[in-house]
Amino acid sequence: MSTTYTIGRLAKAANVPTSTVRYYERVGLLTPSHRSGGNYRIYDAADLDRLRFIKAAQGTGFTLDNIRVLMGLESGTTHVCDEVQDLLTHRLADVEQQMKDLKRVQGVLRASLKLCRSDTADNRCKVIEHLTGQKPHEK
Amino acid sequence: MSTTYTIGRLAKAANVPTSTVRYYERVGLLTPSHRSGGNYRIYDAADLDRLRFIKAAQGTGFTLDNIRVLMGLESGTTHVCDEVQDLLTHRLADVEQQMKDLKRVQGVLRASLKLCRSDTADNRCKVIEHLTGQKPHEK
DNA sequence: TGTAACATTCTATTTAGCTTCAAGGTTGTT
DNA sequence: AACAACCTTGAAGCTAAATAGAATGTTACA
Repeated sequence: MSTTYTIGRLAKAANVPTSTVRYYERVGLLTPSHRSGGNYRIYDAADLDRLRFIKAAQGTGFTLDNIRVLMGLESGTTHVCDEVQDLLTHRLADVEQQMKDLKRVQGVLRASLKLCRSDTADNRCKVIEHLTGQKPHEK
Repeated sequence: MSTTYTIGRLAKAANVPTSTVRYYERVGLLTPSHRSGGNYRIYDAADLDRLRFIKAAQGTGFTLDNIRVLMGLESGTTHVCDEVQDLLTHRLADVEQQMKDLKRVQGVLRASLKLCRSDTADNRCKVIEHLTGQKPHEK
């Protein structure tokens, strides 16, 4: 007989709180395959996989809405694969933009820190002045 | 006589909606220096600087709470400069971690896209399987 | 003086992704 | 049988950062 999990054990296996698992069910991301006699949620290995997928996808910056698409739960959408490709492409572009932005931010912060440490005689905070000059990066 | 701004003009100068400016006031980040006879908020050049600073700092990933500290508005904190340094250091570390994470994500996404495009005979989506194997990056 | 654009206050709503609570019912171990 | 540890539901609350709406007052300009 195959491995099954109550919510607590599933949660522990995927390293998330049970409240989160219930939440995912609420938003239609992860429905337990069975219920026990006492109405406990019973999950199986595939459910654990799904939960892990959710977490992994989230880790790459997808939103839960994205993930719903990725998992093909948007019934009515026939061209799931096209959509998946679309999501991936967009997400990749986002990630690349973010990397650029972060590089700039890194430069600003480093420069600011230098100023901060050179903070000697006068009591003005040059950091503030320095940061004020920066353009916000667009989102 | 020096330049002053009503909320609309200030907002335009800093390229934010007026609602946001009012919000910042509500959370104690930016109080107009004066009021007109008709009770309009009147801002001056320093206020514009402050608003720009808020946006710039936000652009580098600081939260509004962080920014309150950066601006030294946390009265009671005597060692503002130490706190500022602290914030900068932490933020820099965060940024550098994020850059690492993004690099990994970029790799994953690229690989996934490749799989997606190689999607030939069988109808399974290899992308899902691929992503499932990924570790979530910790936050 | 008309009127359009702009301003005021206050309250409520939004988004995403959960977390917490109350009041109970179930399971597993001793 | 006792008891802790686990589970159930539904609703409410939370965080961050705004955004929107209603009802009304002010200012600038032709």
